[in-house]
Amino acid sequence: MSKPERKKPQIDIHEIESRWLSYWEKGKTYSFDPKSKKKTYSIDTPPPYISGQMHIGHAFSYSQEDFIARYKRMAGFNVFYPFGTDDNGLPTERWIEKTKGIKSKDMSRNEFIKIGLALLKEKTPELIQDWKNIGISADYNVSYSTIDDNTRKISQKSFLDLYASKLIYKENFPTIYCPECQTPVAQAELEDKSLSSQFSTLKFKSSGKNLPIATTRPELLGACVAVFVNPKDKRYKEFIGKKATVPLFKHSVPILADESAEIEKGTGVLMVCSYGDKYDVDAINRHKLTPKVVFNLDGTLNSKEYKGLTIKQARSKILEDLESKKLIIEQKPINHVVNVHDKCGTEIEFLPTEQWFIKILDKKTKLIAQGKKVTWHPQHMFKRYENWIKGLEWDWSISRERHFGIPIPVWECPKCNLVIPAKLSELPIDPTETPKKCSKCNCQAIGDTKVLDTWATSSLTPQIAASLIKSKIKIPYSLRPQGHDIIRTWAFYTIVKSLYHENQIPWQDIIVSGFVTLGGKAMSKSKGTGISPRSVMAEYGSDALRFWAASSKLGEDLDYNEADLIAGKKFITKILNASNFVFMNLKYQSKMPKLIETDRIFLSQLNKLISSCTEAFNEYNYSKAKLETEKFFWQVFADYYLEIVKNRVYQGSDEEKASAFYTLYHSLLTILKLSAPITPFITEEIYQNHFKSFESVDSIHISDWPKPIPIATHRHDDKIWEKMTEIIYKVRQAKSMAKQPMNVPISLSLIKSEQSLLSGVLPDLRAVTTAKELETRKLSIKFL
RNA sequence: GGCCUCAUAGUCUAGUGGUAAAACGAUUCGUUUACACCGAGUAGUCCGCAGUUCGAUUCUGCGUGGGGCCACCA
Repeated sequence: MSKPERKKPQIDIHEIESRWLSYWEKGKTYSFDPKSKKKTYSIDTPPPYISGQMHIGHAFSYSQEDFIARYKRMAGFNVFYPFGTDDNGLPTERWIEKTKGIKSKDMSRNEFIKIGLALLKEKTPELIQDWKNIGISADYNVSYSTIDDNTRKISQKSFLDLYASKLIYKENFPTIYCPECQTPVAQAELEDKSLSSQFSTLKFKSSGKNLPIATTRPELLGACVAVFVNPKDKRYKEFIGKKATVPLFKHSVPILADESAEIEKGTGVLMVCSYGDKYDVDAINRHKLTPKVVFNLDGTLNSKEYKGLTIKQARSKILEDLESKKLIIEQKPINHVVNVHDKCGTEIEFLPTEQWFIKILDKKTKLIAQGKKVTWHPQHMFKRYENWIKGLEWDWSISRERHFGIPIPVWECPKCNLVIPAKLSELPIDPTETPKKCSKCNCQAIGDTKVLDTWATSSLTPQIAASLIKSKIKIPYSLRPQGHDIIRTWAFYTIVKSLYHENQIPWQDIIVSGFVTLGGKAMSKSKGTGISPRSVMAEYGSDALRFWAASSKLGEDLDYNEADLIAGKKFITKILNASNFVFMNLKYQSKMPKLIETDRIFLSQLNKLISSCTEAFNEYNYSKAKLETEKFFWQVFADYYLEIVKNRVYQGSDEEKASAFYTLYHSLLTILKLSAPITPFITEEIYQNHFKSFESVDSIHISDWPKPIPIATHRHDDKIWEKMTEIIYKVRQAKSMAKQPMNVPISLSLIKSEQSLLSGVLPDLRAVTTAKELETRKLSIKFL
């Protein structure tokens, strides 16, 4: 006879999730309470670009910061967790253009920003829904866009303040320049790229002799202003002080001795051009040479018959011409690494333009010291910050020759060159739209056409978010969560700005999360290795996704494996079933009854878990907390305690039942609370269904973080628990080896000392092992 | 070339100066009044070499191999 099939409806996780999402939204569960007397815990949330969909890496890192936010909220803090969006960059500009079918350059900046803001207002709710759906418990009412009026005002004010305190200056100087985007860029926006190229040795002439010079950049020949040799290099001693003739271009340049010329490199002779690289910039300054710039700002050449050609075209044309005039001595293909602009991958140039800079080079030591005052998690991430500062060679170039962005709020008089900063009351302002007279000579001043580097604004997120609410959010914030890829930008620039504006560090702690990888390599949309969190959530649910995100420790990369999502899904099912069991027979009682020994000892184990999880969360070690809770729930609570207590729940005396009920209620509630930061949906579901009527707090997520349950403890508690579970384990093993069912009656033998150690828990032990007989001998199991 | 980081079961990850761990996967049983989205078992592992130590997977050094950052652009 087969048993009747028990058909249970599948758990509808999506229904559960959407139900609690709207409950939290309606109840404003996560809103910051300005009137609260609790201590504030403030988070400088990373504002995502919303021009694209959420990436699995976002889901990973935002989940991790949310674990902390949720823990702190339960631990009694008034959590300030704003949510901004970063809409002030190229990706957003392109997104607005594409969605609206317009071109930024066809209209005024203000007009474009206005259209953009309207579009953002319409689309943002839909786009940040992904963040809500994975359960990010930010206060979405405290929100900003990095292009909105308030932000523009704060960003422009920052510029004006720093200008007033002489930390910002304008200079015409060869700066890192992207010919594709036609704008200067900062050192932090450079990336390495390996390129194959021709390494050509060219015939320079001096006093009738050949002077061979190797180069990968023949297009710069026209810009050659000097030739360097090392004074110690015997081969070229005779040339020092003479002139060299540049092949093809035929102008003559001085041959100078310079220690920086490396004897071993190339031919030992090098040409100095304006400007091939940072070295050239230095060299030309050092020897006070007059630069000859051959590139236009649009990346074309301006000299001779090469006029109008792009750099690449000029390179091959010049090589052809050199070849036909037999001016190439040797040529070989090489691979070398060049700096490219991170946004477009174009090789950068050094071109002299007039730009705005924020002073940072003279503050390196101070900035390192500021970084040291922040507590970094993991600690070694500070090294990256420090190394970056040590390697800095340029002040922060903050002006961009782009159309969309926050305008630089100054005018300049074309006659007397007086710089007129905007007044604070005028902000936000576009100086190209508001005429201004020069205060000195009364002629029409010209509004600056440049915009600010987006980092110049996003480095102000603490100030921006704080401005959104009336009550004071102090700087330093408690926490900055972010990725390690933007330590040199976002973290660094934010530290710069708080130093200059507040003379403070921006936050006490910084947590740096790792990446999601695929086969050890970073995922990338362009390589088609991106995983959409939407599809993962559709299959496994948000809690499972978060459970997975909690499985590696802070700062570590996690290799994506779909199979790993199963663990979270199973956890959800299991805890739901366990809760059903607990409440199937439970009668609630508020007072602690006289506890049966097993229950008291089990609770002592639970107390240890509470302490260690609390400690782990305080150290941002959410993965340890999650692992221990999961382990306890599965291996202590479900596998052992529930099995033990079952017998009493079904067949116990009133006293035995009362003790079991109390213990079940509080241990399950504790496990739920410890899990709540990681899996907020299922824990809320169970809390609301079973606990709320007794607990009175509206949501588990604003309930108190568990404290150890006040019970008596005895010296041998741990030992008894260990021994008891060990015996149960051995009995199960014996039954399994003997291919016996678990409910087969046995005779259990224990030595006297074990029996006396276990005397308090013996009834439960006998029941769970189905030991009908107990003998006093060495541990053995006999089947009856 | 410099700096940082990692190396643990077939896979992905915890962890520890003294017996190495969870999950997935594999495999053997079982269906006991929460759970077949189940339960109970079994097998399987610390990159190599040297040092410190009574004892090293753990600490130190070197090597090898991944990952990252920076520099190198003649």
